Amino acid sequence: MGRAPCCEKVGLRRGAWSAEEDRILVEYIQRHGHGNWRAMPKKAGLLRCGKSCRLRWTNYLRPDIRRGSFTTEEEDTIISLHEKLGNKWSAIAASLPGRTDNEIKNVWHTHLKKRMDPKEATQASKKRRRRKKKKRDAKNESEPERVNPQADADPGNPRCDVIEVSVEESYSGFSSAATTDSSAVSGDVTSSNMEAREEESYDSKEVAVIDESFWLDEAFSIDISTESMTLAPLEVPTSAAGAAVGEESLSSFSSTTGDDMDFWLKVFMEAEHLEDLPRINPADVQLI
DNA sequence: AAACGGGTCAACCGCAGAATA
DNA sequence: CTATTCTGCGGTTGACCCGTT
Repeated sequence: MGRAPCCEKVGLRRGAWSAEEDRILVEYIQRHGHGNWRAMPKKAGLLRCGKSCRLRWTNYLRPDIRRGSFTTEEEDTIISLHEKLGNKWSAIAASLPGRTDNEIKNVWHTHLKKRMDPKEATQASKKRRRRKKKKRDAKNESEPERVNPQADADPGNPRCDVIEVSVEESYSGFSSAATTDSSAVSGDVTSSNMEAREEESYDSKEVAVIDESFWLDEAFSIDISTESMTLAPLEVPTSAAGAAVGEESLSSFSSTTGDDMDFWLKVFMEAEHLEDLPRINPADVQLI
């Protein structure tokens, strides 16, 4: 029978997502839901395969994603669940609202595994390092003139910069908030996405950095158990021309249906209403 | 200052199973 | 029942950052 490829590779973009792509994806899902992932990118006008879109959404753009480092409690939960479930990352993630399986997997491999079995973790790390080095050496041999391909390729690589995103390009807080860590801006530069990177038009003068607390419960929370979302007061540093945003709760609602899709549709419908609320003036936001 | 090693995380790949025609 | 498509999952990789040598 043979399995159809997830997407025809020709003409589709791969690699890191641009802010514009994120915006398109979020906007589309907000309006229509994702529906059929495979068909969605075409409808949304994205040159991505559905799989890539789904991954980007579930691991990064979903509004209930909790960014920031894991708490000790979360780490303990992961450890104990891992003992019971093994590498069932999605099952573990189900017990940690706001955390994705990918994130948990990463944390396990980078922190927790070491804590559990330092010896094995070190060996695995060394093994991987050797592979990496081998590959790098092979590459250097083939193109010895390019000592620093990244720098040559894209001096404006956002990943090299500090967490910056144009407020104009941010989407209802999602995109800008999603850049709470430097890598989050999707700055990976691969040959396949170089061209697209050049098309991005970040306005480096008007940047807003959303504090990590944005994602913490007190600032923005979605309670999966009650299916309710709340945007609580969000403080932006006011030291220099700063502005406090959202003195009162911006929005709060709850859903009574148990259907996930309905819930998220409501989330997005509600998010649309936020468009009408006072927005952060880029000039008033200070780099932190 | 450059090279190197380790850490980190987003994204990709391929498979399995569910869903559908 | 079979073939095909879609989705979700877990493993792996690529590329950047940062501290150390």
